[in-house]
Amino acid sequence: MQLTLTGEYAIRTMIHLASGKDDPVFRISEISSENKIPEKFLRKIIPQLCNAGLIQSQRGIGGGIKLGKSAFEITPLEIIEAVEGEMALNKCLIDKAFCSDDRWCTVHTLWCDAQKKLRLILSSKSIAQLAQENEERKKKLKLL
Amino acid sequence: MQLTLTGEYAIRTMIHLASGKDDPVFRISEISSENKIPEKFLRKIIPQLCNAGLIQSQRGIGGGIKLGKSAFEITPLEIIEAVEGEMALNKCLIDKAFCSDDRWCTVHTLWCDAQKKLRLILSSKSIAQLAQENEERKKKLKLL
DNA sequence: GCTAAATATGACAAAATTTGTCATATTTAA
DNA sequence: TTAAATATGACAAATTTTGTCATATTTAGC
Repeated sequence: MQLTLTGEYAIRTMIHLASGKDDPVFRISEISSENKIPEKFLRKIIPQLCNAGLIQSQRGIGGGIKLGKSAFEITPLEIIEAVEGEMALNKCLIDKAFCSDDRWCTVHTLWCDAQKKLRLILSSKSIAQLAQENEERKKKLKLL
Repeated sequence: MQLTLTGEYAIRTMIHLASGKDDPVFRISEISSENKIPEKFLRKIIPQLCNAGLIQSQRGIGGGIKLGKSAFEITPLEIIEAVEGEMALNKCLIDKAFCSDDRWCTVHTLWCDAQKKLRLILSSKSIAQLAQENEERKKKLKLL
């Protein structure tokens, strides 16, 4: 019942991208080292973010990755589902073979409720907001 | 981001126990076959439910397992945490080494919120209620 | 006390998933 | 043409999940 590192790394990466002004292009190696993400691993996650349209990549000299759309239109839920697939708190919510019709899952509605609430919360903030909160927090830490 | 089968099996078992009148003792083999749970696997889960006080076991002839306290006082959350450990939606909520102080997790508060809501929902019903809903559903299915 | 019926327990093992590495290919600016 | 960057697919280690097995222990009833 936990986010995988893949999802965590994807979110860190997206917030990193959202922290720059005017959508600059960042090198993967830089994102990797600054966010403590194994580089080779990150390079495998990035194509998934590209396919979901969350980022754009550019090869060659001066290349790198940047946001694929406005940071105000991207939510953590989107990022998670782009790299981990559809979120499902219980198998019965995603695998129909798991809930047979004659013995329908006992706590199905409970899981449905929980899942809806969770999705709502994880899409209640944009990464633009999160990136900004992050900056403010960093400033405070420096003042202390 | 999903319940394990261990948790699912534990919930099925508890609802099975809560469905009987007057807290009867059920044999593990019976619970196993009626709920499609591999028997050997279930036998490994049961001690955890015992340790948490959710059930009581009785060896020997006429033995088996039964509820350890009132079905009205047992929630799905309790059952899940008894067999899967404390629920944590993200590593940063449980592993302090994962969130260093100088670079505090960007989405920590978001995960905190989500987790609180989830725990609330998963403890909003007792297995007594769930067992009853289950019985009513079975009746309806027979009528159709 | 003996026996049969039940659970307890710990070691072992298969399977799946997560987490990562590596070599090679491709694209692009200069 | 070259150097700098990402793309991609095969491979592999580590961990977790899922399950099995053999043996021990407890208990009711004879």
